[in-house]
Amino acid sequence: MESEIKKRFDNYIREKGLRKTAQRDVILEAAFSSDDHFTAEELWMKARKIDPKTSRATVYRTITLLLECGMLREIDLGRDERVYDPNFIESPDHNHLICIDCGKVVEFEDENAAVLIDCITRRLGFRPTSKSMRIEACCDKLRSSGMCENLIELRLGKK
Amino acid sequence: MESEIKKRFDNYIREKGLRKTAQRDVILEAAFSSDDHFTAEELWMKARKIDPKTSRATVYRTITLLLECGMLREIDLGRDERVYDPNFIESPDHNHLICIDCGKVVEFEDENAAVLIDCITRRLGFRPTSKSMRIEACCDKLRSSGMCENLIELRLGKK
DNA sequence: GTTCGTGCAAACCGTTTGCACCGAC
DNA sequence: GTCGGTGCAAACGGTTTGCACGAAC
Repeated sequence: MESEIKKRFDNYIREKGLRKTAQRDVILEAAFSSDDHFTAEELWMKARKIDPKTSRATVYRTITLLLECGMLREIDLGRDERVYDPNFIESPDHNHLICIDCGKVVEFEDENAAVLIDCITRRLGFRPTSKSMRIEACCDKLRSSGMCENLIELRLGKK
Repeated sequence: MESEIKKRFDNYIREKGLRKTAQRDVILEAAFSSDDHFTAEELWMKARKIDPKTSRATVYRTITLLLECGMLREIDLGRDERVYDPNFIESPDHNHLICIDCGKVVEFEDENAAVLIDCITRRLGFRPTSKSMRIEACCDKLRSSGMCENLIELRLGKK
């Protein structure tokens, strides 16, 4: 994890008059050590690999903090539980394509999409600040062959 | 509610070998009597206005049925509870803009968006069948004047 | 008469919270 | 020493489910 992320978090902590704690550092490390999306439960597991005593409640409270300071964003996928995306620091304008068949999520950036979102948003009378687009699609391989590598991953219990 | 909707549901019921019941008719009526989005709880309230004995469990089970046959679609808004959109029968290709400030949801269709979604989806290796786009934006009025009519509605307890 | 649907209440599960203890400052 | 943070377990709220009764066929 880049130290710039730690600095940004420390700055936020300081600005808000909060306290720097070992637990928050552990959860920050767990959240940004890879670019994978994660749920609260998954973040808890990652954090406990670093410090087994990390509590679930502190994970939830730290997620709230990270959302507030804009370092983490919630994204809407299948939605039985909330999913968080740690990649908005590196790619502030990225979008998501979600396969409604196999659940695969692909991140992408697209200049045309950015322009179009801007136009549509203005036309409807809104301000296009936090532009973010989500496309639902169908998995080609799954439809044609009845299986795709991602579904295989899910079946094998990647998690 | 158009009788075409009732026919479509009856057909589905018959095809699957299910039974036509008074409760299912009531919930269908409640769901499609207006074009408003609704939660399960809200649909339950609407249904009880028609038949006060309607049970919550039957509402949930009928929503599942309506999702299966494609008459209802789940849409992702703020997401503390699931929201359903009854308008995909009339406008199969519509998209949603959600204001992250005031929560307002605007439905729109856009030919350019349809083409772009198609291109992006193909480029990423997916099949663009059930195309659907969601844009998050910021409310212009709320940002500039500190208030917007939709926030006023929410405060006054539209619900 | 058989089988599926309904209604109730309990179970579920992700998330939030009250409270006593602990640690940053 | 003070005040905010942590950890536990209980509470919460939307959704699902087990089971006995009732209705569709």
